[in-house]
Amino acid sequence: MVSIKDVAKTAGVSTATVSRVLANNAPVKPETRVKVLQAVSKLNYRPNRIARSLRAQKTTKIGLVVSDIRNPFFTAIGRAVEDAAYEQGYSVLMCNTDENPEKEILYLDLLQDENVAGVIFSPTQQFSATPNGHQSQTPYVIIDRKVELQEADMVLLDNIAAAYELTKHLLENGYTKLAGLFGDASATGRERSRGFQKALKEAQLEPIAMHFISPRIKHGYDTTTKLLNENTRPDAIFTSNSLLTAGVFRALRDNQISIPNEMGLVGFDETNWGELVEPPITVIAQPTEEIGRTAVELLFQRIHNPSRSPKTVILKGALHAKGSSQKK
Amino acid sequence: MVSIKDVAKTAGVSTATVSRVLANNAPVKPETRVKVLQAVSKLNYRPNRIARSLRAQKTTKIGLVVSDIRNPFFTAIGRAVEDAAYEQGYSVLMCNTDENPEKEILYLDLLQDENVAGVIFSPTQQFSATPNGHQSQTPYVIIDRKVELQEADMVLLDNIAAAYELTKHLLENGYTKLAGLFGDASATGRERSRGFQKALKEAQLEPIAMHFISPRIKHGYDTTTKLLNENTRPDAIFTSNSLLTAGVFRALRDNQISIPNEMGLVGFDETNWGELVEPPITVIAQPTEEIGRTAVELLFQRIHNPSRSPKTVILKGALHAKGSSQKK
DNA sequence: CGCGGGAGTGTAAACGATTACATTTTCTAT
DNA sequence: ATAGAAAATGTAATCGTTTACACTCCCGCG
Repeated sequence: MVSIKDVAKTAGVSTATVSRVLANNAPVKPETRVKVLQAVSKLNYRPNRIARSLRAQKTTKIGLVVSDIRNPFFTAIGRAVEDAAYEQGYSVLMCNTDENPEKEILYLDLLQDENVAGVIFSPTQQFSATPNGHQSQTPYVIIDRKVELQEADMVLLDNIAAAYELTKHLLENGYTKLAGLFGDASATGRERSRGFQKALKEAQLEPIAMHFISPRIKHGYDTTTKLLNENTRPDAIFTSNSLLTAGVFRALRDNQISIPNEMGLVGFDETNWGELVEPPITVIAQPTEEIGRTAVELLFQRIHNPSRSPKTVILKGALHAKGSSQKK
Repeated sequence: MVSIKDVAKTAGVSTATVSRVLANNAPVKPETRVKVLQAVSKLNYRPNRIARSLRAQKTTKIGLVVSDIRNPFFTAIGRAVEDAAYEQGYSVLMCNTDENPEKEILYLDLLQDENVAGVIFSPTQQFSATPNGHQSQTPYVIIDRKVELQEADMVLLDNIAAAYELTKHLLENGYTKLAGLFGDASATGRERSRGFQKALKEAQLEPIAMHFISPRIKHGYDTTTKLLNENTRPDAIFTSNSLLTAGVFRALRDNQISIPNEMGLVGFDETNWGELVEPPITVIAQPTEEIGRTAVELLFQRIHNPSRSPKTVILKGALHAKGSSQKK
């Protein structure tokens, strides 16, 4: 491997001068600079980032820890984060926790050990601020899921308002017997259930059913099947998560329940399939691009000023009203 | 930051001994080991991976470079790679090229500078083996897309056979006027077009149309719209990529062409929507789990034995025949 | 002519770990 | 008891950078 020493030797200067040419814009005589650059290209020298990181005690990488990379919401966030980071010369280390607190700790530790400049992540239910007890001074920004315990920068959706709007949309379209399916893996589901209840209360209605379940297609499917077999069948189903929406949709189809007339259906997050199915699904779309970019911005602010007081940014979702919630 | 020196001081031993306890299983007196471990946990010491990497001249990270993280095929691969790497104690650095050769070079350089143990990637069309002219001695494994120029480990699908099987399936179901839409971003589309043609030739048929286009939903949509307005309309459309499939599906729906009776439709890759739409889509599913795991295996083999001769593993796709290609 | 000072460069000490080699301690066999 | 081997530990070099500090020029000014 060709190192800075080789370049120095070839150029006939000291390693310090080579470094001065390459890293910082310290004063170097133009002709020396040329000699160095020639040596660099002759030897195809590339600085070793590991050594640089060790010396500088910091890196230009940020970590992104999400619960499921296959969830389109998180891949969209991933893209946004990557683009924003790339513009600042940072690269992104993407990790997958699978909603598994053990993996979460492992990856957070790993990232810290890698000396990342900061971390963006969506914590699992059981996340505690100080994993392993070692006080992480790595800056981090929490996205998507509120964490009560502590002060930290966060980028969240106004879940209560969004769920309220979505529920109201159902009520305005003549649905009155609502069932709600909420994810139990994070605070998000709980918050959305509150918006759901609030809208119902205002309309002086009671929910037909509310279920907090694991956010997987299978659970959405099974719960829907159960709902259909109960005495008082709902006339619309509210879901708090796109995987649940998919499960519900499939269950309704398999049971030949027609949407939207026999049963309304609404959910969260744009997916690539929501508009392809018949009828297309009404959802609250989250501004993923904005979430990702904002998270990166907050992170850089904290990196540059670690003592600045924590900021929470709350974004609004957008209602996309489609066929699944509007009777014909 | 607490370093190995602090631990050594607290435990009353030298740094070498601490390292011996922690890193390699060199002989250390049991009581010394205990003293060291106590100091470690008392100080919450965690070894600095950067320093370790610098000294060892290697890392336990592998790079994964894909063209679009939002493509479900690649996220599935990502999961598989991550799981397999995790089992070996390696972590995965995931990068996104956006089919952009510049970003590709940038990330490959970055990964090399980061001293990754190896790289798994799907090259863009214009990929050349020696980016920047600097001879990369980093081991790498190519997935999904054949590269002619050079010898390297690869994990590929038998695209010709798969496309052949898929086309034959259409023919057996009574479709005779086939149009093919192929991605133009890699060799994959070309190969699949060959299997498509081969099956047609054997049946002594000519394709109605063949288009090589950018693999985006929009292009699938537009091309389909054009196809529908031509004199000889196909009775089935073959797509080589799931994004194109989505575009075609949407165009057919918007033009109220009924699937499968008026028009058959087949494609590649399992998606989360392919089974939710009506009718569900017939596809060749790629064994993503296996592709990812195999790539990791090949990579580790090469890491441990860099001079071993390159191996190409060719996997088979599986036909999932559904409603979109079987007339009622 | 001498001297202050800035520009340009070199020397060497970090950063935090691993490990070859040197040294000390412990054990075993006579 | 003691030599000699084996086991345990310490010392210091090393990985490839950056940068504080020291040094050498050279210029301009009094």
